[in-house]
Amino acid sequence: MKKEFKIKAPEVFNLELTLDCGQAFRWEKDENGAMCGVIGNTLYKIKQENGELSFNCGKEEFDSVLRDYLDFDRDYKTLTESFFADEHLKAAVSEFNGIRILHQQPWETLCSFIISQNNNIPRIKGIIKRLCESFGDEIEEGWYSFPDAERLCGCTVEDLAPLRSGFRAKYIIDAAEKVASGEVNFEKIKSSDISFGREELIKIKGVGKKVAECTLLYGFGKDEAFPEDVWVKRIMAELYPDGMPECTKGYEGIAQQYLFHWRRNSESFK
DNA sequence: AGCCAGGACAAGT
DNA sequence: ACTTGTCATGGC
Repeated sequence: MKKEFKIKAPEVFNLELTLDCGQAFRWEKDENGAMCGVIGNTLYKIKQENGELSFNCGKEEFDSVLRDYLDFDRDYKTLTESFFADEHLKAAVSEFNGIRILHQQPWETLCSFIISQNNNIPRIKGIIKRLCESFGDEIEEGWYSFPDAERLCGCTVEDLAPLRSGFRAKYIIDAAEKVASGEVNFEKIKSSDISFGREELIKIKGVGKKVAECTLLYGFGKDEAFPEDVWVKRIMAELYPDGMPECTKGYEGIAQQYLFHWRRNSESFK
């Protein structure tokens, strides 16, 4: 008998949208409609149906891993309603209700967003998939862990050639070396103010402001981190020439996720 | 076929 | 301090 745990879904929660809105790159939907992905060394299958969430694990594992990963205990209803003070955010949130910010593992987040630079999402997913298949461990048939920094810091650019990551290969290696050696200290980034993380992460070659902000938001849970990619820059130029509205203060990163997805996908921009 | 992609870097003003 | 060309690769 396979393990299963069910729980009532929060009122504001869209699993599929959250796992496929450009913050994580490895989740796939299977033939039963369950979202499947690897966290650490475990394959998780999550399904949202009729206001309920089901997981292929026990309650203890849900509490120790997925509760935090899915940002389960944050009150998104109250938070997003506070965004309604701004008309554009109200439109974005209303159209794509239920997007949440994931709390992913820092190294995977950093590495993934290094790969993301000047790249498109389908191709980012392909490179990351090849990275895991080439250097991760096969934890179940066809499913691989994300290779840790220690595993990658011994690699050369030629070793990474099968990924077809282009000029980013050397950046991945520099990140692996600085993280594995502790020159970039994840524990200290985690426990420090966001300004420390901003300075620390850009010591890595290939990590600029945008990649650093993504890592701080999705990997270190810094809600105020504000990644400005080409889409968010468009939004800022078009709708917020004087900066983000006051109602997002302290949660700019979360507001950013709605704006990013809205600007890319809404029919109202086509 | 050509433009663009969840950018960063180096060289040039 | 700001602007511009360049970097691999391939999706659309």
